[in-house]
Formats: sequence, C-alpha cells, structure tokens
Amino acid sequence: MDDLDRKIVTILQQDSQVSMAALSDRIGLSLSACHRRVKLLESAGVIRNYAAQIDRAAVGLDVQVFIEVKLNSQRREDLEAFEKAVALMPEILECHMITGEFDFLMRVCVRSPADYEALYRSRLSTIPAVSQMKTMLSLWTNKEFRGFHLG
Amino acid sequence: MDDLDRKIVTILQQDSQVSMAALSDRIGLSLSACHRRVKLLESAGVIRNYAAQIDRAAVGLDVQVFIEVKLNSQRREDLEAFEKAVALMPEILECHMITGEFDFLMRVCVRSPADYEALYRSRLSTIPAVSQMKTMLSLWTNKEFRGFHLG
DNA sequence: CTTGAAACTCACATGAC
DNA sequence: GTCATGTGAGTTTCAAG
Repeated sequence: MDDLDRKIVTILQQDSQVSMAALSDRIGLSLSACHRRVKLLESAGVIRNYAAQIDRAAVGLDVQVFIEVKLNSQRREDLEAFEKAVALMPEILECHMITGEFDFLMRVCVRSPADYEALYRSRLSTIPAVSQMKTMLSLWTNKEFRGFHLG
Repeated sequence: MDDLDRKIVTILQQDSQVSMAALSDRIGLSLSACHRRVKLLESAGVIRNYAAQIDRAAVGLDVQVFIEVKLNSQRREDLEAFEKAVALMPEILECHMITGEFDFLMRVCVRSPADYEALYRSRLSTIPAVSQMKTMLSLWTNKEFRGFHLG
C-alpha cells in the first residue's frame, strides 16, 4: 500500500466503472502497471467487491433508525442469541459492538414508521437477550458515507 | 420499481461487475430487456454510482468510532457552523441528525487510538457549536452493511 | 417483452525494452 | 516500472417479431 495504491483505491471507491486507461491517466501510471496494481489490490483483499450504491429514498426506504442495545449480560449465550437474532433480520443493515453505556449499535432501514413500530414491537423487543433499547431516528443525513479517507 | 427491478438492484448491490448476460439469466429476462432496465435505474437515480468496497483493516484504519454530538443550541448559526466543520473533516465518514438526547451521530475512522485522540482533542472538541460529545468505540462488527434489503 | 447480429470498447495476456 | 500489440469477452445499439 504505497501512495499510488491509495490513489487507486480512492478513485475506485468513488467510481469503480472508470476504465483502466482513465484510471492510469489519473494516477500517472501506464495502463499495464495500473492494471497490475488493481488486480493485486483485489487479490490481496484490499478491494473486497464492487457494488452498486442505491438511493435509499428512491427504493422507498424512508425511515432510517439507529438503535442502541443493551443486553441482559455479557455471557456467551446472551451474545450469541443476540447475534443470531440480528443475522436473521435483513432490515438490520449493520450492527457493531461498542463501548459505553450500551452494548451494540445498529442501523435499520424500513419503509415507514409503521413498519418500524412492527419491527420494534414484535421482533426486536422480543429478543430475550435484550434488556434495553434506545431508538435514534435519523432526521436527515448531513454527510453520507462515500468511501474511506486514505492518507 | 417492480419486482424485477428489485431483483436487479439486489444483485448489483452485491456484485456490480456481473455481466449483463449473467444478470439477465439470474432474473429471467432477455439481455436487452435487462440492459434497458439497468440503464433506466441508473438514469432515474435509483443506482447512484458504482463503487469499490474496501477492507477497512487492510488499509490500516484500525479504529472505528461512533460519536454522539450535542450542540449548544438548535439555532441556525450553530447548526451551520457544525455542518461546515464536519464537511471539512474527511475522517468523519458519515453524520446524521438524530432524535433523542443528542443531536448528531457520526462515524469516524482513523488509523490509531492516538490519531483519534488528536482528532478528538484538537479538531472535534474545539468546534464552538459543540457542547457535548459521547464516544462509542466499535470493538467489532457483528454485521456489516452489504446493501439495502428490498421487499 | 423476445431473438439475433453488428459495431465498438475494454480487459487481459504477451513480448520487448 | 515503460511501451506496443492482438485476441477474446462484454457492452451497447439496432432491427425485426
């Protein structure tokens, strides 16, 4: 991971459909050298995959919520039960174990407040391992994720 | 956005480099019909862009932190000052205005605890509009974002 | 919506410097 | 690392049903 690799990754994070020729131009490398680096970044696992990025509103996911979760205990069985429940819910887009007052932070997207209420009432709050939850509704997004900042 | 469009989007969120032929096969449509739908989804803004997804650890961003932020007030000048400061910090990957005790939730990635300390001490806590912050260090990620769940 | 064909771009491998 | 080159694959468009 030298400076050229970071440039490549930065560009590909914004637009993975850029042609090798254009990419090599922008980083000041020959086409074949650039191509070789990209393939190396892929096989090294630096570049995981290529994905289409979707407009959340355009697909009707109008409600985005962050949820802090506290478990009954840190015992293995509670952790595993919670993780398993999270894995089974596709509306939970991400889930992080965190330090602080709560144990986990999750991001959830659903179509409507009613859908969130249903999810919350009948599928989240019923997880036995969960003792407490705090919902933070995302009112609007000031800054969206557009790739990691390198360097 | 019918069912076929949702199928297309779901596949492209996981792998945008799938060939049109393979994509059309998987959704059960002819190549040209499938191609037309993809282009429509792009021009309609449903598909925003195509991006390489990077392994955070592989690029040395070992520290991921969520930060809740409370402002001094909800006055326009405080909000704008905060947003402006956020926009200028590339380490802040996302920032959402939220309901609840705090006003904003941010995600930050840096290379080391020392880097976070420096960011926190000299660039975050010095924003005049900010009255309080709460740092939640991400210990590990149970579920990673891999695209929205449609349908 | 379908099939099929033509034109074009680019990826990829190769060999040479 | 740099060029130059050729083949195959995939994209894109178009005509016709």
